[in-house]
Amino acid sequence: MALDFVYIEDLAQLEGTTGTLKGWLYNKRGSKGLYFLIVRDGTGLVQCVVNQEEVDAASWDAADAATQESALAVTGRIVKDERQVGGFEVQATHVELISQAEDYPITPKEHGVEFLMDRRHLWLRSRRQWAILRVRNRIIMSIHEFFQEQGFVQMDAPILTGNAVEGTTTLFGIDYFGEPAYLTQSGQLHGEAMAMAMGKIYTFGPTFRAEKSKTRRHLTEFWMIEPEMAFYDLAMNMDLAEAFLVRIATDALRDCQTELEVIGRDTAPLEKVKSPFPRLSYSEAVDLLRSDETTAMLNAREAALQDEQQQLTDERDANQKAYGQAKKWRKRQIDAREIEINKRLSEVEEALRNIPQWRESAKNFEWGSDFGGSDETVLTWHFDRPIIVHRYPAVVKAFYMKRDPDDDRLALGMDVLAPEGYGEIIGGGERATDLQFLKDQIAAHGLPESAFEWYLDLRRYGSVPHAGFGLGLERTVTWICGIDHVRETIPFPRLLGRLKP
RNA sequence: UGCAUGGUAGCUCAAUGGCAGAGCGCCCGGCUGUUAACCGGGAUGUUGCAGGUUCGAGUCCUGCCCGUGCAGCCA
Repeated sequence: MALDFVYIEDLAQLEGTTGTLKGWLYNKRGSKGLYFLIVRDGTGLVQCVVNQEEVDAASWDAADAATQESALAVTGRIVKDERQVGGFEVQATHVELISQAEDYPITPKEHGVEFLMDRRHLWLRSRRQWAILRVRNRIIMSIHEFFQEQGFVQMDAPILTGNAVEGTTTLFGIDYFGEPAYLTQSGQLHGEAMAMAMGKIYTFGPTFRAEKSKTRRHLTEFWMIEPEMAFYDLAMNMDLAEAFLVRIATDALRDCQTELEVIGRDTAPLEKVKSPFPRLSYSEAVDLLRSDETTAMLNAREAALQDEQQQLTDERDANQKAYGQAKKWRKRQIDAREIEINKRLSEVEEALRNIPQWRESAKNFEWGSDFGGSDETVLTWHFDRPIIVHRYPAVVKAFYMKRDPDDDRLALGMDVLAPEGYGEIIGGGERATDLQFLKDQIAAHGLPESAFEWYLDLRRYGSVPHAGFGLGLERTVTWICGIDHVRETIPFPRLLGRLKP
């Protein structure tokens, strides 16, 4: 197919030729007789130079009239210029205004979260969002490639279900022709059925949780990848999860250099995502949490934060003192810096408020409870790569988990915790195979056995050892991108109190 | 749901209980290589809502609404 225009990502192959770009105006600078149009087309950014002496009057008028996010077609010579974004520049010979944008609300300056979230449909055009969502795309491709190359069959679990797997409080209920139904919370039970048909499968679909959680880690609608493998035990499951994450990180580092740079991701921590991952049993993790080593580490972090707080406060005071005599450009610089300082200071203050509680929570952690968010964060601070925690107390895990044959109090579950405080991105384990054990567990969890008859059939007809896990896509993208909130990792996030746009 | 924190110009944010301000954006003018360009000028306000204290409230008090984060729960 021959296109009558070229894409910015292909400019390197087109150096020295003349081509037409079609895109939107990202930013504009100018002086007398000269405009610099920064154009985006979805594949990248490029600067187009419009010189009044080298274009016709209509082209000059078009460049003059173009406002932010106006649609443009720019024809010109493609030249290399290391100084420019993307390394190339287009010297325009013709400019056409395809459509003029009204006042675009998102300027190249800073905006608040609520303002941007209300305009998410436009925010997607910003460079940082472009980069994050391209990393998401790369990760999705890595996931499919990883499983497909190993003979896994992708199978979708239903989104409408009648099964309440872990209690109905976190399920979105709907009316299914007069019958109660729910939006799925996990495809796992159906995944098990499909694994008994195909051997190795993975699901890739949306899941819904009606948790009233307003945190940087929670969405009410998110995408989950759930592999399920017949004849896999817990150790094989952990090996697979580890290889899987190494693949995702390696691919992103190799293929998303530009995107990670735009986001400002320090890639050094990602370079360390290599096998083997540290593996701790739950009991070992509890010992580590309670240890003097953990207390010392938290003390050191606290001291570092206090130093930073002092430095920032000093800098702000010095700036305020200098403000009176400062030149205009310097005042502007100080204003911008003050906003940065205040933002960081409130983060530091928050952390300083939290650390004493975290230290107490870790020191007094009791064997038998589940880890809180802070405990997970504290654990991961001890390591430079993802860690796997396995063999949890059965009481804190789901009914379908297999018990540890060596210790009946334990379930053969495992979680993978991402480094840098990103926390749980994978949860899974080996599934119970015994029919009577499952019936007892369903009863013990207060679940209606009738709803699980089909699931119990899997144990009646050729029950085999099997295992699997679930990966939260958005949490994984958040970690790989090194950003602080899941809401930027999905095109249209669904959060508590947010259903639009 | 509990705790913390915030709501001031279109946006991001300042303002000891004492004349509501800056930068950006917008409009006008200048500038032939800018990098969130720069320089000069201009317009822009129901300080979230409702009460209260006070000579005087953006600031203090009470209630409500909305945002953000943390906890619980989880991927």
